[in-house]
Amino acid sequence: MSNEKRKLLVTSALPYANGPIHLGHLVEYLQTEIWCRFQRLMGNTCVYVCADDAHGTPIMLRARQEGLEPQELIDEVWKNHTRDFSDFLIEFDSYYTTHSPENRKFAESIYQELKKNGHISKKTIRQAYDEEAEMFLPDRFIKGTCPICRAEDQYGDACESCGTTYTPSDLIDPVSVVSGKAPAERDSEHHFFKLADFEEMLKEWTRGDKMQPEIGNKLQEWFDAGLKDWDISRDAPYWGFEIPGAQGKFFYVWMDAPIGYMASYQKYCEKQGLNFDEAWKKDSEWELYHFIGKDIAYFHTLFWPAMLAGSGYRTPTAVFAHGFLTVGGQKMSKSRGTFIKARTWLDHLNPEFLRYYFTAKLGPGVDDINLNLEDFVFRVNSDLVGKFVNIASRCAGFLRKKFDNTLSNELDNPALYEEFLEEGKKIAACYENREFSRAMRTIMGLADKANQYIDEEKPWVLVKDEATQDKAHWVCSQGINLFRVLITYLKPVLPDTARRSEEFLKIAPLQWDSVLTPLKGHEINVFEPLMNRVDDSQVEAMVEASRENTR
RNA sequence: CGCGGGGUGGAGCAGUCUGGUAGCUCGUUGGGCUCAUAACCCAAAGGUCGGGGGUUCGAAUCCCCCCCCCGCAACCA
Repeated sequence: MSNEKRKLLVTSALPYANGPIHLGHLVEYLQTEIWCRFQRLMGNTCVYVCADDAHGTPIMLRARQEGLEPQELIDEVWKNHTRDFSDFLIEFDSYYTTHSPENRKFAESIYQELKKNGHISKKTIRQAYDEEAEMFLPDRFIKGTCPICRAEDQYGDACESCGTTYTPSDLIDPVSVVSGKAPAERDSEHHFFKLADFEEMLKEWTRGDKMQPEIGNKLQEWFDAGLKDWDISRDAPYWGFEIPGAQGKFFYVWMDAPIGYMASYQKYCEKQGLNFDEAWKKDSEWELYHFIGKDIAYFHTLFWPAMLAGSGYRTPTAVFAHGFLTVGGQKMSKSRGTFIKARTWLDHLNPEFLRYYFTAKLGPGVDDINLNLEDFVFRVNSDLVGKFVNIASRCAGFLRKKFDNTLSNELDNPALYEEFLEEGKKIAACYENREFSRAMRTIMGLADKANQYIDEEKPWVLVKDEATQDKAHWVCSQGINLFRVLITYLKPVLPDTARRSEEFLKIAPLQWDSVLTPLKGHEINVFEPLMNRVDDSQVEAMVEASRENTR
């Protein structure tokens, strides 16, 4: 890694503004923001932006159903989302909404730029129409019986039972989800983005280090099938931005959603007095990273870079996809109490414990990660309390009782300290490459070493004999210094514990390089427990609450 | 049906690219310590690496077939 300080703009995918944040969402926000915290700890400039994805048919219908204006619904959801994130110690530099004046401006200008450059076409298509609700119906808003396997209650685009794909008109007894009536069909003129104009650029782009190879492999399918025009318009009634010069036509939610990254950053720039173009112009020196779920890879790796390229902006440096969350090895389920909302977790359990648990399981790939609640309890208690905090806990008592809470002027074992620093280089590389689980394993290996060291030196014996008092002082001071190194390595994951550890140690906020110099002859505060163990009953209460509040 | 990813002791994972007697943590069992939040240290038991076939002196690792799980399939987002 070079000493040159980097400038990074990082995003997480926009959560949809029709429901609360749940544990599945948090995999992504935690992965992203821990990566950002690491970058800042290294001294890099790292701006983390996100927003609510506030447009589309489901939000329009949901608002209608609840007797609200869409604006009222998305305002309410925005408040809940930001509170949940904040309580999970997820700090955005900007958390905005796609229903903003900035986003309208960018969506319109990008559209017009694409149009000017000949990348927009118009075509009339035939589409399902609900005559009672007076609206066109997306495939997902039509249900019926699968024509192949006869499974009932299937969506209009594919059968979940047999996996067949078809169009809504193939369904047996199709009905509109909105009105319950059989849908009719109508013609409508739509605006399309000519994705194929960017085939060469995208083929080039999807190779190399822009994304994980497994995502690149998947994208090959799109090229093999031939890139088609992408329908970016929707007919009124639609909750979104009206297309300039096309009355009754609105931008499809997936057109303006990624543009929301730009709008959110624009908002940040206004607040901070920064120059937006510096990060977004073609050939910008800023690095731009998108963290996303594996389900939306093609939006971010095909449509989005093509839109950017076609309208004169820079393209992303890389797109990082992660897997999904399972609970107990299965998809989250409301009836099993495993559909866990962020708020429900916060009502019962420490957010840092989830931060640690996810981090301990996240790798650089797209594999799903599994939350096993039994494993969770053992894991956080053993790693965080038993191994890590224990190091400070077992040394602090001697320092307080015998040595005026002041660290010795010498380390007992400089070689061991040096070894911790050496491992830090590997840990930093793991964070950088999103090999979080490997980083945590390495850190806990060091915690084991620290405990073994204290066990071998036996300060509780040394302290009893006048002749070995100094040695006891050095050993305990060494222990506290090793603890200080470890909390530095854990700081991206456990920001609150890090803050309290800094108070305990009476030191300024730690940076990654702070630990190059050990603390010597330094007074510390009286040790207070930094974390409390989780109890099974808390987890049970949380699961029970999840069952109840989803009924 | 197609495409991509995955299946490793009871649990959670590493190892697979670059074949060479299966490794880590938790849990369990036995011992030790008593400074520490019943924390910590030492040791042991426990796996035919989803199934079958093949290549090889040798396969978790390479090839083929099958089963199961997750995702995608351009109008849910």
